[in-house]
Amino acid sequence: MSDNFFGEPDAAGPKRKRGLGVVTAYSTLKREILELKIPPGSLIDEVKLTERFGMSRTPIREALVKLASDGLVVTLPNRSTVVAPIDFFELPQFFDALTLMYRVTTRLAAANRTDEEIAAIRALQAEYAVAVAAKDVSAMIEVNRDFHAEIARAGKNRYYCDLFERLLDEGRRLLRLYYSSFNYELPRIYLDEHEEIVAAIEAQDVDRADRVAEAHADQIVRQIQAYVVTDRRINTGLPLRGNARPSGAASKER
Amino acid sequence: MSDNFFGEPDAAGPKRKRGLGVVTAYSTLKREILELKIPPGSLIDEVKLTERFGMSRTPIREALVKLASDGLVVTLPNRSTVVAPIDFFELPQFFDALTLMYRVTTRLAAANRTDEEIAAIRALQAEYAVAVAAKDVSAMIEVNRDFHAEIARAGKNRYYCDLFERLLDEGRRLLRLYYSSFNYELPRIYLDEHEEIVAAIEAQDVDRADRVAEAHADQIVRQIQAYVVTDRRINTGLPLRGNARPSGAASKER
DNA sequence: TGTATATTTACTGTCGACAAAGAATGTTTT
DNA sequence: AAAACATTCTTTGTCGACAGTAAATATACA
Repeated sequence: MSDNFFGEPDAAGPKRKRGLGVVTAYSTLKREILELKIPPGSLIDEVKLTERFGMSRTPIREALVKLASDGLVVTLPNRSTVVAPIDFFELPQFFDALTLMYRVTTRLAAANRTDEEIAAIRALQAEYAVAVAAKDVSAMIEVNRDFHAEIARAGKNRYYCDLFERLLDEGRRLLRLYYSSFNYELPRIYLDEHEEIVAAIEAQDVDRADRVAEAHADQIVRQIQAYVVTDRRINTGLPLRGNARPSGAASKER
Repeated sequence: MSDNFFGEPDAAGPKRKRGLGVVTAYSTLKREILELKIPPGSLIDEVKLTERFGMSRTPIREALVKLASDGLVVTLPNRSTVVAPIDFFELPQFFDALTLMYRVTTRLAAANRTDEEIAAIRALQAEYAVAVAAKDVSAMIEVNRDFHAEIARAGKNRYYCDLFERLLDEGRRLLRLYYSSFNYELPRIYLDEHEEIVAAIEAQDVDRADRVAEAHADQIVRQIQAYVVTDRRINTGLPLRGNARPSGAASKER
């Protein structure tokens, strides 16, 4: 909703409902980190957030602790906390886990779905189609995440849901990194693959769900890999600019 | 180390090193929750912890936020926080995820292990053998967890490690629940299975690692299931005592 | 001028206190 | 006596302030 990061205070309300402080700071910061409004590697200044949200440092800190548990920020002891950098050397691990979770959650959804859940999944698939038609990349990224998260929820395994949502969120950051170089051909492929996934889940065909989910995961992994390679060629010339590592964004203070 | 829960203060030191407050409270409470020294469903009193650890409420609260992120405590808004109850209805989900993580981490370990990691794993296996010989159930539970966590670490996938450790910890609580009805025949079976797992990892045989890991997981799942069924027959007579649900322990204040 | 040391600065970790929300208790009314 | 209401009490969420730590800056020394 709010576009400001270093801008004017969010919570103009004179008094917030007791207990909403942490939730507000947490959800707002989480959204902004995942949407790259706060770039990876940024220093997080507690006092600035204090002024921005109009609350004390205590709820801000508790929100940061939660974000640290989610892996979205990293806390240096007695030093500032920074937004978790995107580590390209961890990408293979990420792809492996993402693919496995795609498969497992889709399998479970095929096994355990109810009719209501199929309806909810279909609704999100329709939303995704709208985003593709409108070429709204941002909406595509968000709805795609919600689509798969809904499938996972239909699988009804809390442990898989938690890990999968974490992976999907990390994927959101990656996709947004390559926002500009987005290929408008792929979303249509995804649309078809989504359709197959929904069909397999509706038919309660576990093996088929597994296959199409894996194919879909491969597709997405290849897309991101292509982006990374492309980006490396264009921007990340190590010897040309003296950067040691293409891991996190540099600080920008001073 | 410390056996007290409502006992004397832990941190008798006049001044703690700056920054250790949260870590102390977090790790201590986590250990006590996992060892069932603080039973599931217990109310957590912040002020009592304040007195016990000799620190302010702020670090205590931050520790509780972390524990909540780990799923070890549940926070009721504007109400007290309680130690996460053990939900028997979620057991099938737990077993499913646990089995998958056993397989995946062992596979990855077989693929990515170094010689040093094999040595570390073997050392823990030896420790386990000692615990079995001594019939030290508590040590068996702890070392078994460390053994598999070390294997996962050799697999070098952060996402799997995090989820697996969470599952292993939850398993610790379950096993301790049935501490008394422990069957001394099983640990020897586990010992042999561990041996096979280590051999497969050392031989870098991924498929074999997968098979033995799955067999081991099945064994453990069956053990816990047997315990649960047994326990239900003995203790959990719903209509006999008027309890609504066998989920969490009742409060004991007042 | 370059290096080592002292000082300042900025920010974090912690503390004690206050106020709101809910639970427990007491009171009034029918 | 039971129910509705008011009051007290306990506990949480939040606040402002202080002290310690590490970086940044200034100073001394070779």
